[in-house]
Amino acid sequence: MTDSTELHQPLRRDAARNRELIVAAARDLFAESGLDVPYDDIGRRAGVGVATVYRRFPQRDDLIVTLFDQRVADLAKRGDEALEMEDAWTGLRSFVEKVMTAQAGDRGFAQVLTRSALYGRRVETCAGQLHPRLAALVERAHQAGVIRPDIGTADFEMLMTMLISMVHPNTGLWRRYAAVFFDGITTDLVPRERLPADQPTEADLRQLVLRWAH
Amino acid sequence: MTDSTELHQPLRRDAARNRELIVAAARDLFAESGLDVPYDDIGRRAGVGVATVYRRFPQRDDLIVTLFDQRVADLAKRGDEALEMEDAWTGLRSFVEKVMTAQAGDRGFAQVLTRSALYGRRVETCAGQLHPRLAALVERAHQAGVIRPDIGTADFEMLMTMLISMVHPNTGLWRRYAAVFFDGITTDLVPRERLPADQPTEADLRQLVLRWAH
DNA sequence: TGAGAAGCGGAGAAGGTAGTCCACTTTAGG
DNA sequence: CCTAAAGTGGACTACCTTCTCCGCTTCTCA
Repeated sequence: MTDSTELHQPLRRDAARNRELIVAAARDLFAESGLDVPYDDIGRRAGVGVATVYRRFPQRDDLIVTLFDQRVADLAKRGDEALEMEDAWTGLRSFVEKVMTAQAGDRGFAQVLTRSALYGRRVETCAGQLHPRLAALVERAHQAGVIRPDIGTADFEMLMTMLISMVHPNTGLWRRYAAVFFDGITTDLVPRERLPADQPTEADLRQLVLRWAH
Repeated sequence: MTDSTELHQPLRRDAARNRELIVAAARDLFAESGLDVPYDDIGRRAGVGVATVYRRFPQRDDLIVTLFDQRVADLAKRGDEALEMEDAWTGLRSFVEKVMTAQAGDRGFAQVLTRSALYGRRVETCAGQLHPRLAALVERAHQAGVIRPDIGTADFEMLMTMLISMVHPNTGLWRRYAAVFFDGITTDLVPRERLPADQPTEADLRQLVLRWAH
């Protein structure tokens, strides 16, 4: 449906099956290790040769867009839902929460949203679907007077990018800093939050560094 | 003086000269490209063979500690000076400013401070010199009641680590988000800051992504 | 059922980095 | 000045990743 390949040439049945195996393998590997996993690894996990992976997805974009376009679209829908909420602040907060949670569970997805420029125009376009939703939510928050006027949409993107580096499957640490930064951008109309999660320990810090190391 | 090599074996004069060439080359390359530059590149820039670089600095730590120990010590001194300031808030703020500025101008230095765990115990020890100063500054800020009680030293380390990803030689963007964070961690005793620097543009965002890409 | 097209995968070339080896050069010091 | 020790650097091995080539297999459809 989102896949133009099928329109051009109906794949032979075995080839179609292999394609699905590749997509599934890439989904797992991207989630675990990010978008830069070697094609060899993808082929091995899928049980096909490298050449087959290259034949089906000559550019890494092809694979990335195939895998993540739907997920970004889902998030965009969450953005639309957030716009339906009565409270502008809650809506914005909820959208950020959704976007961050999605990234927290999938390293590849986090890279799609924060470093799309590295993977070509098509990936940028894909990730860009979220932009208008965020812009609308920020605009509405401004009109409600709940965020300081000098903070814009791009600032939110930056702040979320920063938060990503605090994401780790075992801790909710990123929520703690999300709370700090939300406290930093509100007006006095919004009461301060209590900080979620405990202060990080030495071990937390180490884990994070190792996780984000190449 | 900080260099134990000279105590063990006085290097032959030509070897000592080469050693300095290597250190100088590594200083430049680390600053430009981070701590992971190939040894081949260091040798080439220094005008010596790779083998010479390996002979003098068999472990990358050796090179890193040689280069950065003094710089960390200097920063630690800035921390002591910050503790001398009358105002607890100004002192803490000034120290963070100093640490961030040092990292902004040198990618390698930023890695030493934020990812020391990747480069071995000796680098960790080196970077750890800053910890007690930060702890003292934070403690004093708590006593003065200028930062919220649930924020600790480790939080500052995390916040600075996040800010690093916003550092770019051409923009003062990181100061903008430093201001947001500081607004998020103060008590009401401290008045809000006006945000420095403009909102980031699309181009700023791209530049940052490309800068931090491997 | 048997071409012919479509698909397959291992091998291998190309390009990059870590780290070592050893024949050669330079220095120190008697 | 001459020699022994110290130092040198390029070539080399090992390893990893990307991407292609081509002989072989599998499917499709008449």
